[in-house]
Amino acid sequence: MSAAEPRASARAGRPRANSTDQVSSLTGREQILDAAAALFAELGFSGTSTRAIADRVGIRQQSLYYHFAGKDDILAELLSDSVHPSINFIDLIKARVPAHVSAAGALFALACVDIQTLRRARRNIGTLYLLPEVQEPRFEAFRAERTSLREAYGQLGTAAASPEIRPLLDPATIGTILMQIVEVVIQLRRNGERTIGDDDLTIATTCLRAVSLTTPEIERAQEEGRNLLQSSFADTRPSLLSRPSEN
Amino acid sequence: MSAAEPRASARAGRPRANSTDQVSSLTGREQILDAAAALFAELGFSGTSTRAIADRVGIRQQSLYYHFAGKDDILAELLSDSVHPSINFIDLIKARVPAHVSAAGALFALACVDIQTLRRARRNIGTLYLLPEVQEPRFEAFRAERTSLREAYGQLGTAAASPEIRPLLDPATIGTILMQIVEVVIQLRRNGERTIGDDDLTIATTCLRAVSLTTPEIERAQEEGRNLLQSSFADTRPSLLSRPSEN
DNA sequence: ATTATCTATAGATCTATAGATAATGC
DNA sequence: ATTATCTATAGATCTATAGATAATGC
Repeated sequence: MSAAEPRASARAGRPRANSTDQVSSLTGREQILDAAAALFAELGFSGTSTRAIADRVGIRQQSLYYHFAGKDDILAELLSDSVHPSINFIDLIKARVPAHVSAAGALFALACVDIQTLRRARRNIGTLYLLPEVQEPRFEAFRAERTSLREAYGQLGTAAASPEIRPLLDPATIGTILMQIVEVVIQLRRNGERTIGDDDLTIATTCLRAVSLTTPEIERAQEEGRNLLQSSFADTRPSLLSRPSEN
Repeated sequence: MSAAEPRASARAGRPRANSTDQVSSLTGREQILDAAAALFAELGFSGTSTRAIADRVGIRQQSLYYHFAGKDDILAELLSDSVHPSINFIDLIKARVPAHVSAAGALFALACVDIQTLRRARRNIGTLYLLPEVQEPRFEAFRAERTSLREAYGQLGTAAASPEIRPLLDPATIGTILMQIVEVVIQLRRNGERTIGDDDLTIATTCLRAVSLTTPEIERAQEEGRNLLQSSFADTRPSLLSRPSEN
């Protein structure tokens, strides 16, 4: 229960055989998660052997089992990490819509949070939900969290849509469309394009266009969304989505 | 070189050990492709063993190697099949834009073709490009075809966008966004939602909204797009995207 | 003769368990 | 004493090659 020290060089436990003197700031457990995330994204889940993960970390294959019961557990933890920021933000939003912020503003803010999370996540962790193995029953808990995220997008999107087109929209479809737009950032990272920098703003704005908002409505929603973000993350994260003129 | 007969019951070659008398209308090769597509989509590429494919077909594991040099070759052929309809349609479009049809109309038509292809493809074959293994060098040829498809979307999308926002848009980003919207149909299939039926129209229309078209512009583009589709596929495929009033 | 299967099998993995060992923590 | 590794190894796969066999085609 003592404060988490900025980890010292020497740690308990038998030293690694391959001792490169490279002192990592991460725990062994975190090193495994990082290595596994990179390999899962590149080679797939089944395509990544426990040996490959261990080799990248610099430990023996069998040592993984001290930290995790199996490969499944590593992926489960990575998946969980990949949705939690968004899930938390949704709880916060639900308390404020529509009293303190419009659905459109909230949608823009949520899109920004997701885009940032996906953009900054170590090792493109956001791709992991695309692994076919995630459809298997053992990852049901993660899929349920993702479904609730999709429903939130669907609700905000439907509420934000202009009244004429609202009756045409199915919330489940809209939720899927909006999440899919946000996840463009994954594809851009994967394709390794140089980032224009305004891409994130373009993507978040496209969410508003997708629900048929007009240009003045879009500008209002962006303003509201930025305010919501600032009040939510005032101290914790410097916003990459601040207005261009402010930079 | 004789005409392809509607395959008869008896074929050359040693009979299968597991002879269920179930006469398939598909060749052994096609049966393998179908089985592999289903398994790759469900379990991933590395997660699917050659034995699993063979079991589903009803042959011995080793018999696969008569038809394919290896698992890679099966996936390569499936990937190739998954992009070719779109690539062909793009060639057709390029000859008609902008002389005979507007960029917006062509974009709508291309989206419709892709949506239909993904919707109807056996075994959700459209998901296969998401397999992490596809990023590996051996599937470079497929990725190049996909890049050219993305560029076509980017060009049409940029050309279709309203002039005020056009300078804000990077064609590569727009291309990625538009393809990602079209591929919502993959997610809807994967999530197994009941299909509202208008989903396909909603998705194709969202592509037009994403490039900031107004409602009257959208209606014009849809009309143009439908005409282009009818003249292109008059005899070959009954359009599921015909106007609701026509049904 | 050709085709499409079969059986037999080599050799390379891959996951996971059991128990030993070499550090730090107290 | 606790922690985090190590070594040794079992047992289950998995891919691919070699060569035999049972149909149809001519």
